[in-house]
Amino acid sequence: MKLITRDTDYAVRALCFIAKCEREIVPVSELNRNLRIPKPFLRKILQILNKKGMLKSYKGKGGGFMLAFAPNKIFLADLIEIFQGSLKLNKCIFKKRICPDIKTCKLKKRIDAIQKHVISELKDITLVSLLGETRTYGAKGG
Amino acid sequence: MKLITRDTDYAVRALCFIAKCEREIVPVSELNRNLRIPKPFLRKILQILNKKGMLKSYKGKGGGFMLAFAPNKIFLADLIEIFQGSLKLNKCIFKKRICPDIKTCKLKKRIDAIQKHVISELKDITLVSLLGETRTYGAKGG
DNA sequence: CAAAATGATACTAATTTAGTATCATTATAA
DNA sequence: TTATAATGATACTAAATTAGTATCATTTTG
Ligand code: SF4
Ligand code: SF4
Repeated sequence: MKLITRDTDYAVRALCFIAKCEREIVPVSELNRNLRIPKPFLRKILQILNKKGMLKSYKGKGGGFMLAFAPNKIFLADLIEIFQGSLKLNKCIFKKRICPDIKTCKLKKRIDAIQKHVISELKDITLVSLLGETRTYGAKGG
Repeated sequence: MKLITRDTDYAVRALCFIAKCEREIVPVSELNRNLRIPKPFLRKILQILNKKGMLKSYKGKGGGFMLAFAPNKIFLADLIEIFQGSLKLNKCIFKKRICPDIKTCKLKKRIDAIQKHVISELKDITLVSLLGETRTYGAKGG
């Protein structure tokens, strides 16, 4: 019963760090020095974010990743969708077959109602609203 | 991002069936004939519900399971807890260590707020509210 | 005592989540 | 022009969770 997986959590941290960085373009190595996230995993995550258009990337020396949008235009709902697929609290699928009760099931209806609320909340959470004071782990400067 | 696992879904179906059954005491074999749930799995689920006090069980010929409470006293929140553990949308634990940001993290705060709503909804969903017209699959009578 | 039920428990299989490893490509700067 | 520091692409492995089986023991009824 978890709302966000580790990918999403890491993505939020990385995006927050980039948002607050003095430099616009931040390489993975710097994120790795400051956040507690394994570097290859971080790279994978950022590459996905880049492919999905949430980041812009620059190759070569001096390169790195940059936010594609202002932090108030980046929503948690989108990050969750990217890493965890569609925002559903119940798929109602068993061994690739849709549950035959899906039309009438009251349980599904109740879950759908909850889901509606959850989604609307998630669509309301922007990156800015998550910034706070980021911890920097073991790095020299602040 | 799923609110209920299969155990919970099956448990709801089984409890609903028992609730609507003419006979108070229902054996697994009958549930298995009417619901689309593999028998050994069903047995495991009912045994757990019994251990947790949601069902009463009767051994021997003519035995089976019976609801321990009236259907309006059985809550989805409790079933989820039984099969999926505590009602949390985010554990904030990595490799058995609590995330160092847990006190200040804004993401956590937002998720906690959503969680609060979800839990209160789940505590409001009773078995009666889920009864509806149960489908009976391939059984003779309705 | 046979049959029909649950109790207890251990095991296996499938799926999802988490994370690595490698090699290719690109851009910068000495 | 070449070393270096970066990303791109992709395939792989490991760990954890979820889903489901299998077996044997015990109990109750007839
Ligand atoms: S029983 Fe209801 S909730 Fe469960 S899978 Fe079918 S439709 Fe969805
Ligand atoms: S970063 Fe925030 S949400 Fe993620 S684990 Fe730490 S406290 Fe929880």
